[in-house]
Amino acid sequence: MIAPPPPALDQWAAVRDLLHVRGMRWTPQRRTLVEILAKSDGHVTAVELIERCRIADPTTTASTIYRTLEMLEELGLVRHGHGPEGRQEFHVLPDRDHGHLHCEICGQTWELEATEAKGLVGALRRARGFRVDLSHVTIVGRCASCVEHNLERASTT
Amino acid sequence: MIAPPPPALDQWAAVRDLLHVRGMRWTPQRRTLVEILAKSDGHVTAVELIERCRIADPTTTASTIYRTLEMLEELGLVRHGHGPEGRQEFHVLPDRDHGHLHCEICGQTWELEATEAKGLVGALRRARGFRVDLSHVTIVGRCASCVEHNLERASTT
DNA sequence: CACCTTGCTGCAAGGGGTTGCAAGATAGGC
DNA sequence: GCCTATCTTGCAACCCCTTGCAGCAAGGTG
Repeated sequence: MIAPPPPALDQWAAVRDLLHVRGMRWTPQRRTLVEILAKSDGHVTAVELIERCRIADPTTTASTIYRTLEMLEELGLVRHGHGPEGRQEFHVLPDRDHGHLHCEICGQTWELEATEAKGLVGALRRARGFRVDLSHVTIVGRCASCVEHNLERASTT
Repeated sequence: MIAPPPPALDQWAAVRDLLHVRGMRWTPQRRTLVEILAKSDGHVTAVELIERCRIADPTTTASTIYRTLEMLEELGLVRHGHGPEGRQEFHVLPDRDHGHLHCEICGQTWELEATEAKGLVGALRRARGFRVDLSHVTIVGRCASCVEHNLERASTT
């Protein structure tokens, strides 16, 4: 009841050591991205990250960001999924495993908790031995409010 | 017990009339793509379609194919989804609504029948009023055989 | 059959994302 | 503090896909 769980910041501070242990290097570019990520919550697209990094350092190049994100994913610090248009989205420090719900009319996105998907995940595991990677799942459809207002499918899907 | 259901071909033959009715035109480029689609089963990527069309007509351009596919989707003759890499995949003549299961290790894809997803679809509808568009869903994970052989996540995700 | 309206095509350019490679920088050893 | 092995970066090029636009052609009309 006394000590709160260690703040996420600690995990980011430890990134440098995580890299060192593996013989990887701590470069200004990586530091910039890690700092941006530490300030980000929830979901960010790769393009957003590139833009934010360019504010901190205008010389930022996209390929470096993509490669660094890939590396951070291997360390388990971020997790990427594909949004409705197939664009990459990153979840920072994915503590709870979750998927996404996306409305194809209004474009909003919600998190899909593991408990909600439990049925499907369990069924696929039992019936096919298939292990679902929830963080990679985006369920597309129409949200309650768009259904209610009887909005039709927009141009983009 | 006598008459089999009308072959899919009939639907393709009718495309021309479908277009006429809407004041749209029946062009050689559209005819080529429709012929290719009539010969295709299951899932095809956009790139595959472009390649096949170029065999029939080397002057085929990608933008025309993408625009024609979009049009055919509005007519309900194809349906597109996003594969694991975010690339577009098309289902031809989607009679049964289904999603996809994709193994991130071996890259294989299976169909996810509506019955299997019923639980999730129903739960989301009850809890959130969210109507799932199954054809747009790709569930990523590891298939039984890859789990069994203890294969680790490959480079690509 | 020639004409005209309007939908369609092809091009070129741009955006998101990936990759090969040569040049550059980290960090360990001396 | 310098040197070097090797990991990273930045560049350029490429792939998939989308879009604006000018010119073309389908197909209805007289």
